[in-house]
Amino acid sequence: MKDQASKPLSNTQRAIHELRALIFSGDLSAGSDHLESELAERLGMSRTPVREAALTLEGQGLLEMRPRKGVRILPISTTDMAEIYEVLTELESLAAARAAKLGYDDAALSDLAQAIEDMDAALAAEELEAWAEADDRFHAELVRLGGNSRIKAIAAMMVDQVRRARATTLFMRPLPTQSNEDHRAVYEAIRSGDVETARERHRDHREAAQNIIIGLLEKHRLNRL
Amino acid sequence: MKDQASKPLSNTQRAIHELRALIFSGDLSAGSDHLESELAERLGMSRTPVREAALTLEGQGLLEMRPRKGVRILPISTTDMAEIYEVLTELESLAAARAAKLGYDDAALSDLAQAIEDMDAALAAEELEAWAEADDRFHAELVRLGGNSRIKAIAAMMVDQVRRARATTLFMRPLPTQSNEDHRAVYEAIRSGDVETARERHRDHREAAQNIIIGLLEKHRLNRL
DNA sequence: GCATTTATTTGCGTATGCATTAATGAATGC
DNA sequence: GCATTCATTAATGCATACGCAAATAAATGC
Repeated sequence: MKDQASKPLSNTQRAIHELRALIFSGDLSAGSDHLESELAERLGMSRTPVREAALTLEGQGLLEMRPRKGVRILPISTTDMAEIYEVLTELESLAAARAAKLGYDDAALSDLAQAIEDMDAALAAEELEAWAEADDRFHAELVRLGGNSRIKAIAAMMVDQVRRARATTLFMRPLPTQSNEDHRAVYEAIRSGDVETARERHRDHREAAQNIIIGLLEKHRLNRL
Repeated sequence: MKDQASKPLSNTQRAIHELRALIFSGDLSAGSDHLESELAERLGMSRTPVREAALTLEGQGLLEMRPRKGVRILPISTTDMAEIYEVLTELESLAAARAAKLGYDDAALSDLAQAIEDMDAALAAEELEAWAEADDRFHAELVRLGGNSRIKAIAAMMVDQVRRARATTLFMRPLPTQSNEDHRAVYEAIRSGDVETARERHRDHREAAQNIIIGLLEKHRLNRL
């Protein structure tokens, strides 16, 4: 097989990706502190690229650098979750409206349709991980179709911030059958160019999801994850 | 109480503040490239803190670090402006709605009221700079009252991104008398707890402002600033 | 002349070392 | 015993150095 001429990728970039992976996997757990030198050794590089990566991730709201205390992986509280979902609801609904207004044809909406199909399949097979992956894809694609690069970036950031928490909530919630119906309704609204329906259907969808998640967190007293 | 000693402030922090100042003042103009070593010399420090500052500012969307090309101050296109206003419209309207729902009393709204008064005074005296400053204050305070820290952070970021451009547009647009009426309407809606009115009045306000700005930019063919 | 190769320069990525200063523990006085 | 001061430790902030790759200039071939 021909080796892909992959760009050498700097240590700083590697550090960013590996730290993200460690955070999402829970290997660096929420609320934990880590010395720069620790992380550097762990990643097999010097402190410099680790610091640069940490600075970047701090800007993304994934961690916090506190002098003398080390790098702290930010935990997500119920309040944080509510804030994040509020932002996502608002910006994704706007993206849905914009997508509807832009009038995409079926071909342009194929990725969106595919994500929905995949969710249906995953749901039928009760494969929650696969469902979550397709759900991510649906939301990312929706935002992409909205055509506002800043909304895309902000939404991605917010999704990252709750990604860790989702591993916990995913298996606590009932099968998201309603969710799939919502997605389809949003898709249909976009497809038929119905701007306000797209916006409202998506808003309802996100608000419902938010209520379920927040409800679960409060019920199980999960205040920091 | 001991007299508070002003914290020594690290070079990285200084670099962040000074670079921001240089960008907003136009001293580092939109689209210009600057070597890390240049900037370091200019700020009287080594490359290390400059790089760290640049990384941070890159995360805020103010500049871009391109290997071998230097640090590039990001220009704002008409498209960017539209994107940013779209985000601001959406998130600030939400903040307005939330502020109305939270039911603040007059005392809690005093800063907001003050900003409005200041705008009126500045407008009467035709002091646009002072008006703009009070306008910033109004929007920042509104978002603060909304009580969602992420919305606050995102809005601040978006405002920063257009700050440079405003210096240009401020003197091109007609006196923003309508703007002041809008602010008052939003204030009243929040004060009387009228959630949907607060949201809609603010949305109208931002959309009107956006249309004026975008219109001006297109009319004057200002595609990069 | 023009294209292609080779040499040179330049800026960046990153390791390293050290001074500074906060945090920790030990020692001292009351 | 308890508080306070001092000594110790250790992590950070930052300057510095250097190899390497990209960009540019020079040289060579055609």
